[in-house]
Amino acid sequence: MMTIQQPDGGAGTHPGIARLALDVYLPHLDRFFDYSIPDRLAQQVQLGCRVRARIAGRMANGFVVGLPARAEVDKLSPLDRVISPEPVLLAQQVPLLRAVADHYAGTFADVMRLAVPPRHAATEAAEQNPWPAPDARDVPGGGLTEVDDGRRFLDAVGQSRPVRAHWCALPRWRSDESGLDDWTRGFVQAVGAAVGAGHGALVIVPDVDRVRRMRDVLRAVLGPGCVAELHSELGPAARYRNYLAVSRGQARVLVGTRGASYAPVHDLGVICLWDDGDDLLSEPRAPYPHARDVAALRATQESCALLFGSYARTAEMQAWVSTGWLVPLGLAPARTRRLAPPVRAAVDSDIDLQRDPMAAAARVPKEAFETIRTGLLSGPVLVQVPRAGYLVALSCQRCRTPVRCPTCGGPVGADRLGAGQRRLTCRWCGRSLNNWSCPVCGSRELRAPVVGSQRTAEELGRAFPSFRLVSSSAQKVVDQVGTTPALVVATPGAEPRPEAGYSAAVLLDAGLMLTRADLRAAEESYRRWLTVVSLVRSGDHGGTVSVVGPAEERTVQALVRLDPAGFAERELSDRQAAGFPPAVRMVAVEADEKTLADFRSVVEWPSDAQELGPVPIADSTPGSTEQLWRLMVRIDRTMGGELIVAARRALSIRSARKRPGAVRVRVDPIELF
DNA sequence: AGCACGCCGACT
DNA sequence: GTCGGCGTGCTC
Repeated sequence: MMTIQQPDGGAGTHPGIARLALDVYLPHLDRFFDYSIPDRLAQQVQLGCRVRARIAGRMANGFVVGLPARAEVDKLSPLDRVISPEPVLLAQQVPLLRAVADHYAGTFADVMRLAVPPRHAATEAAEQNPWPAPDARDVPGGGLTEVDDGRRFLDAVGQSRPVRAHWCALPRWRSDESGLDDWTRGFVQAVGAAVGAGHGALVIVPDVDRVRRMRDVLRAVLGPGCVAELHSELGPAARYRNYLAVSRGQARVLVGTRGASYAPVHDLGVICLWDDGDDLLSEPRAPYPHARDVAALRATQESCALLFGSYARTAEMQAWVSTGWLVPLGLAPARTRRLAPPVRAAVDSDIDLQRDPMAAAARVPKEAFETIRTGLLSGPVLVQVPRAGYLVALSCQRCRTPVRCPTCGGPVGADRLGAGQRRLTCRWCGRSLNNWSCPVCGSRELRAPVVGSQRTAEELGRAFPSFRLVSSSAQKVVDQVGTTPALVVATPGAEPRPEAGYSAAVLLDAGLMLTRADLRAAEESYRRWLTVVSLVRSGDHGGTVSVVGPAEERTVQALVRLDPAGFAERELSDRQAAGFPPAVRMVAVEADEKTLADFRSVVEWPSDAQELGPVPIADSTPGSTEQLWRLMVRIDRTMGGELIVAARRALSIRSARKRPGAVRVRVDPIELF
């Protein structure tokens, strides 16, 4: 190796160099910058510490990501100050933040802001509480030990092997005194295996409620006080305190919401992520990363085990399973059916024909009515009704097939032209559809969207006047119900947790849920339904579930069969055929009309990319007056990287040229409509 | 030739 | 937002 003579500074000391990641959100300045370290700061500068420096004509905060021997350029500006010597952006996080930024066509600074919580000086100065080391003594049974290959997976985690799996958890209420969900058992088993091998562990869940539940289970098993939590409801001090416990290597087990995916748990043995289909795991701030992808990137980079778990399986998980990147864990449907509550389909078109006047008055098929009546004899009964007021997709009147654009396969909406006239246009490419006819059954009639489940709930309450009626929805969520019989009506996601499981559940208006205006409507409905099933006692403890809707529909069928893997396979192959994510990589570009035109004049998409639109869209950000337009671009998944690089390059060029107007780029947007 | 000014691009 | 490099064009 060649030795390069460094110019000697005369006194024999060289000014140190600090390589910084700065809070600069301009895409064309998305890289590290070197600064000289003035003598007065030399003692404080640490790798990973928070600093301030002048860049691009203003001061910016940032972190030290390197202390190189030589700078990339000759003339260096000096660091302005060291905000704190505490290392908070650790070396292991740097490639992760870079990879996430690159995957989402975003900047390092954008992701850095999501990863490191704001500093809380008093907390940093305070004496650190002792964090006992975790001790996996009494790991509960059930969970992963009950499914095929589950034990092998746990053994591999215990041997520090970077195994990866998707686990379909058993959807039923576990009727033992512990009250633990099956999935929390499986997760604590995986964490226990990693901890037993001397590693740290990270558990990501969609919301704070589940953070607390998972935290309590982990503490009960691994010892009190050894588990840290990270989520937005903590407040600045607790949030920073817990982050420091992790970054200082004190807390070895962390459970948190999506932001915790980046937390610098030392020597990770396993990452567990629950319910990737929950849209709370998708970050609403730029560059809109999904915790599922962050976890996947991180597990690869840090060579740790990865466990995804959910009741239903998303098409994204299925795509990874189908390539062998993830091992599928679970039970064959026949075995699941023996352990879970039985699910039966009741057809809602029979309502008007039925004899039972009470059932008819409540607008519920007789079988579902009987499910409720019988269930109320032994405990609370859950009735899930679709949320009122969501957009309904246009579908065929006869066979309910959703209307899709014949050119690009995108979703179709109806624009009112006045005088009762309406025009069908594609929401992606903007083309008008003339003389639509259903490609499946040939019908020319469109289904008129109907809503009105809330009324059904009220009528149900009147049909069972002697029972307590509990109503839970997004406006007023009821957390828990007891063991006494009660009729519990809830919208998806607002189901109260039963103390000892529901004795029965009824899923109303399945057809309505399936026609929601989103290409993921079937997958999302299936996920919501299995969540309800998971709250119901198993068949041998008297639990039953009725789904009211089109019994022949394949999502309803997959529910009756309790076959999430089979459903996911079908869903993925449908998306492959239709050209939807995850079979393709999709990029949505949103801006006002002029800005979007400017972006398009700059961007050079790969030749295989297909541009759809632009089309005007309803503005989701309140307060803005400008009409937003959206361009969709898609490409085969294998060329997804080139698509993202092209978008990213265009953003850089626009920011370097100081072009006015904001452009929002989303890679694989979570809502597809 | 030498300097002032202004534009444009880079920003350590 | 600010700085500096470079080209233009004016002046000595």
